[in-house]
Amino acid sequence: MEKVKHILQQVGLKATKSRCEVLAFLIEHHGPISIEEMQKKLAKKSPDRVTLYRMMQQYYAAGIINRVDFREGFERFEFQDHHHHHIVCTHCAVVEEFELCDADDIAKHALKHSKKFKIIKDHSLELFGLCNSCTKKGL
Amino acid sequence: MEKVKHILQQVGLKATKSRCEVLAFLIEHHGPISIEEMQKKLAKKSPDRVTLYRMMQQYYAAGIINRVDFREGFERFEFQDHHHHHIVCTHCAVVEEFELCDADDIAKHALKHSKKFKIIKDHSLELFGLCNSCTKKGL
DNA sequence: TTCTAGATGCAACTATATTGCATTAACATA
DNA sequence: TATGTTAATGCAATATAGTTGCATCTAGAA
Repeated sequence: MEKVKHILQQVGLKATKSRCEVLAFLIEHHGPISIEEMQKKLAKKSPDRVTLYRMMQQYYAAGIINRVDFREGFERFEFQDHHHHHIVCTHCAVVEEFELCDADDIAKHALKHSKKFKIIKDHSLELFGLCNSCTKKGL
Repeated sequence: MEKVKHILQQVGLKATKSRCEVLAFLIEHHGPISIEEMQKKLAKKSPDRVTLYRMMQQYYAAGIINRVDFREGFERFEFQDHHHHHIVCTHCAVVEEFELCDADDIAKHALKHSKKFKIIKDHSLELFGLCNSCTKKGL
C-alpha cells in the first residue's frame, strides 16, 4: 500500500485513501476494465463513478494507466506495467495480450513519413478476431 | 452513382436512394467522419441519425467502411479504399494518414505467438501526438 | 493544530447510441 | 408494367456513457 502511495506522489497526485485503493485495485486486476466493472468489483470501497472518471483522466495524464477501446461503446483502463496490446474476440470478448518486438517501430516509421507531426505521445492498437473456441463453434 | 449502387449490391445490400447518397458522400469525403458531421454535411439529403447508425453497422459488416476511434467519445467512419491509419493531434484534432510497409505484419506476428486466436478480422491503430503547428505554439 | 488547495459526492445534465413499431420503398415475380 | 413480400426508414422513446456545478471534506503543508 505504501508502494501505491509512492507512485501517486511521484506523479504529483495527492495520495488520498480512494486514489490508493483504486490504483491498488487496477494494479492487481490485470487487463483493461471499465468504470462500471470497477464500481462493482470495488463494491463498498468504490468512490462515486464521477470520481472514478476523474481519477482515470488524472492517472492517464500522469502516464500510469492506458486507455483501451474494444469497440464496446465505452472505454477501458489498465495499469501500465509492461507495454503490450490486445487481441479481442468479437464474439465472446475473451482477451489475450500480445507484445511487439519493438513497439515504437510503428511510431518511428510514421514520423519518418509525416509532414505534420514530429511528436507522438501515445498510440492505440487492438486486434479483433475470433478466438479458437468460437471458431470451433462455427460462429 | 451507378458505381455506388454496384458496390452496395455486390455486398448484398439493397441499393436504396439513401444508402447510395450516404455511401457516395463517404467516398468523396475522405477521412473519418462522425454521425453528427455526416448529418450536417448531407443536410437535406441526410437520413435520420438512427438510419445512419444502422447503415454504418451494415457497411462495416460488409467491409466497405472502417471504424475509427480518436478517443473523442464517439466513433468515426470512413470509406475503405486503401489500407491506412491515422496520426491525430490531441490538441487541435488535425489528422494525417500513414501507411505501414506491411499492415498485416502485426497481425501475423501476434498470431504466431497467440494461444487463443488463429483468426484476426480487423484491427485498430491510431497514433496520438502534437502536430508541428501546436508544438510551435508550445502547447 | 490549523489552514488551504484540491478531492469527493450528489444531483442534474449532455451526448452518444439503441430499440420498438408503424410506414414506406426496393426489387423479384408474375 | 403491376403486384406482393421483405427489408429499409423515420419518429419517439429509451438506454448508456460521460460531464459539470457546487457544497463539503480531507491530505499534507505551515
